Amino acid sequence: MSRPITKKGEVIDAALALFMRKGIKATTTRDIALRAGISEGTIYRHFSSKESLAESIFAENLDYFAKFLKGYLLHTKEPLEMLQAYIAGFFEFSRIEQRRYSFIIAAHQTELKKLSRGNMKPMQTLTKILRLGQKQGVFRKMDTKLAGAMVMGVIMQTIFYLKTGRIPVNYDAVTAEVLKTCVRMVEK
Amino acid sequence: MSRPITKKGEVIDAALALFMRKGIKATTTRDIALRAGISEGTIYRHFSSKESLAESIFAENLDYFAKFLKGYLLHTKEPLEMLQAYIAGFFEFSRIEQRRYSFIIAAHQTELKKLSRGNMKPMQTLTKILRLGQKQGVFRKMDTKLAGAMVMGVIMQTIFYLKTGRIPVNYDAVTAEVLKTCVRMVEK
Amino acid sequence: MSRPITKKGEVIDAALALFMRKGIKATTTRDIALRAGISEGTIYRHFSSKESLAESIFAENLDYFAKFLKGYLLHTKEPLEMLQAYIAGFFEFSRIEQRRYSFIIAAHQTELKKLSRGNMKPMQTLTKILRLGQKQGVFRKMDTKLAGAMVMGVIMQTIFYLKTGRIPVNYDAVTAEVLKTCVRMVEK
Amino acid sequence: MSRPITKKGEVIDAALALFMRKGIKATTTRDIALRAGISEGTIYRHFSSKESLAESIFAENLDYFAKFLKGYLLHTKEPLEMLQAYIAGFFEFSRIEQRRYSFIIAAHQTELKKLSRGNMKPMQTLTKILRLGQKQGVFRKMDTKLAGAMVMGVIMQTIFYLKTGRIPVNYDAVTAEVLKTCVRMVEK
DNA sequence: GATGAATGAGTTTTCATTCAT
DNA sequence: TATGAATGAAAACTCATTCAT
Repeated sequence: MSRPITKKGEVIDAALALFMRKGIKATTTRDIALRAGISEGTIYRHFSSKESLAESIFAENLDYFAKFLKGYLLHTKEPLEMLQAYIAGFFEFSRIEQRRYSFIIAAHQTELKKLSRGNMKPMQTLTKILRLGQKQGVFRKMDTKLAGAMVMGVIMQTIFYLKTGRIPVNYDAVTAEVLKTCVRMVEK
Repeated sequence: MSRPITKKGEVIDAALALFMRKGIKATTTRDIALRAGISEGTIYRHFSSKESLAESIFAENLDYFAKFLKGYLLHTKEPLEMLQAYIAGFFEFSRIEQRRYSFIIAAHQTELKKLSRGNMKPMQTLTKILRLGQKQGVFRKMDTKLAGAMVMGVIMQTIFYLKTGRIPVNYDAVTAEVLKTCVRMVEK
Repeated sequence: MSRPITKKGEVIDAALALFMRKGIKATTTRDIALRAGISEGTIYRHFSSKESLAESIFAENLDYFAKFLKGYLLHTKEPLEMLQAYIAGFFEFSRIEQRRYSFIIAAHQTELKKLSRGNMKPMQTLTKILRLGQKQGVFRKMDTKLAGAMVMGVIMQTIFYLKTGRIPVNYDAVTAEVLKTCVRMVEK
Repeated sequence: MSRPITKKGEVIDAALALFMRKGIKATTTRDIALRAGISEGTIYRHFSSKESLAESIFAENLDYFAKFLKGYLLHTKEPLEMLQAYIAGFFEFSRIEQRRYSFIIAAHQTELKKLSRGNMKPMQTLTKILRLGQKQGVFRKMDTKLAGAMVMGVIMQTIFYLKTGRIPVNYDAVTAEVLKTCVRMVEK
């Protein structure tokens, strides 16, 4: 059962690193080929275009991220507990999968707008948690989508400031503070 | 007091509209010239490069935004009042100056990273408000930069979801909810 | 009898300096205007095109050079004496009118080929001297045009090497040596 | 021993022909592509810029020229003999490699000044011959660089006048005369 | 005469994509 | 599958020249 040894993996790795650092538009196929140690033509053997490569990487990573989050929520029951696990998972992912995270965010917010029109899966997860909390009377009444947007904003902006060095890099302390704050936002 | 009649304004207007809609990279000088009703060469009479045009527009709009916010804070004294005015101003700006707002955010987050390394002025204003509130004992003790990041995240993400139609567009109701939530985040 | 105060002189001065340093092609009208402290349009008030400006400057300077050389030959009678005066004049001109000289040579050899198709006046003068010397039996028999080319080559190449620092800059010593050598070339 | 089939040769050939005829500045990449029967983009697959193409061609041709001259000096021993071979070689090269020669001279004197700051190899060869002749007491005492410049001037200016039709094109007769004259210049 | 903003044709350069090997 | 030279359409940018003021 020999796996076909292709260069697809190299293409993806190189593209991810470059897309994340410079953006999709600013990354050339030449850049990708150079970094992957392959020829430009090879990219087209595995992807029909640069854009489809980007979309593929985006989808794959978003999926990976969603699964990662699910893992964090696996043994939680209470909405509050779930929210805390969600936030912790988000921070953890951003920390140990920096490249993946950066790419997802950048692609989501600017470059692949069309793609990400449909709601991001992680956002849906968050909304579900909030809805559950409301039903159980743990969280206060409010538009769950709006609440989700706000919580997501707190998380993402904090990570952004962490990553760009605007606040001191101490993931544990920051996570704790964000947790506390988010609970304040939604609790009764 | 005759102003020199120049096409600089047309260039800036066209570029802003296009940068905001498609991003800086995806906007070509040809696009700009076409929309402005001028020739491509004219762009270079006023700006040394497309990038410098983008930087100039970014700086100008950030400045404009900062002044807009200052206007909102003019007659406020109490930190809580200031925070509310700040948030209201932010939402108001995003509503009545949609193009400017979108461009500032996009440029800030992805395209002009180098430029915006130094802290964004509006962020500094927010931090000041939070610090003041802490000193007066109105806000709880926390890292002001982190608190600023979180509040900013709530605001910006909410606007993002408003603009992309992910939550129903009702500025007043949304602003009110965001206000309430932010107060919860920082109050004692 | 008031002279009309125009900017023509500034244009010519600036153009000469730039043409000589960077060549005609590589000098832009913008360069000229900037250096002359005038506007680009002004150039076209005095010259119909950049090329005509160059031609005009070339003709004027060649003329100036020819007159300069004539002055050196004024009180000479003997061919040998004339040849020496010619060479001395050539070196002197290249020394005290560096810009003019450089421009004439550069334009002559490469950029204004069409213009300088007709024989350069200074070359004609040299040929005349050589012919006279032959007639009087002082110089050996040889094609005067060829002899002229060779003498001219010695002079110009030496000056080129002086100007580019390839041989130590000592005009008097070098001139003396060139004089001696040229006499050797043509004498019986 | 299969050579990679590339259009690099075509690019170089076309560029050389055009650079020589119109100068580097006046030759466009479009011209080159058209003449080479390739697309403009192809130029940039082999050279990073038009200027680097020119530099590369210049270096290559100068090298070729130097080797050509060396071939002429191969079986010479006496300085006088060497000088004669050198001059003969110079003329021969200018005759059978017209394009190469013209390009080398033009590039050297005006367009690639920066490049050719370091002494031209053929000039060094000439200086060596002169130095040797002085050591052996065959040539008179004089600054060898100056002497070299003068001899070079005779050669190059004569060729220039031949090429521009200012003196009748008869290479053999002209070469003979130049030889005789140069010997007169340097002998005791 | 002088200005300098505007032009537009032209220049160099880039880059996603194709294709023969 | 992989290559990498070649492509060509389009990009950013240049510049001599014009023209309304």
